[in-house]
Amino acid sequence: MSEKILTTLALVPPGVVVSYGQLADLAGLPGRARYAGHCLKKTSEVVNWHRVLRSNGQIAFPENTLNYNLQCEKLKSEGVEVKNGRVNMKRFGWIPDTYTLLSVLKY
DNA sequence: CATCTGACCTAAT
DNA sequence: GATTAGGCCAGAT
Repeated sequence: MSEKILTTLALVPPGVVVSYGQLADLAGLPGRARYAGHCLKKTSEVVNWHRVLRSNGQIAFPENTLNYNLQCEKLKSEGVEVKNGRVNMKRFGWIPDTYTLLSVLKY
């Protein structure tokens, strides 16, 4: 269950971001974005949780929190543009890398 | 057992 | 853009 989420997340390459919904989908749990988020919150394992955003590209934390800043920092260090706590990621207008990611993960 | 809450999403105002 | 309404589900109270 939650392992699915974590393993799927572990496959996300650097420089690529996914939303909770996408993550849940790829993990075989359609419509359970919330569950994905819950898993990340609950797990204490070291995973690349910083590559997970909301569907609109916004950071899932309130501003000026520790996690918020940390996530921004990590994303930037991976070459992801973060402006005003948000990543340029229009719905259905995914960056090409995401497509490759999808095709890889669909296996 | 009932209710709230939240690292959520989509569609329609 | 903003707001509302509905759906979703595991924990906490």
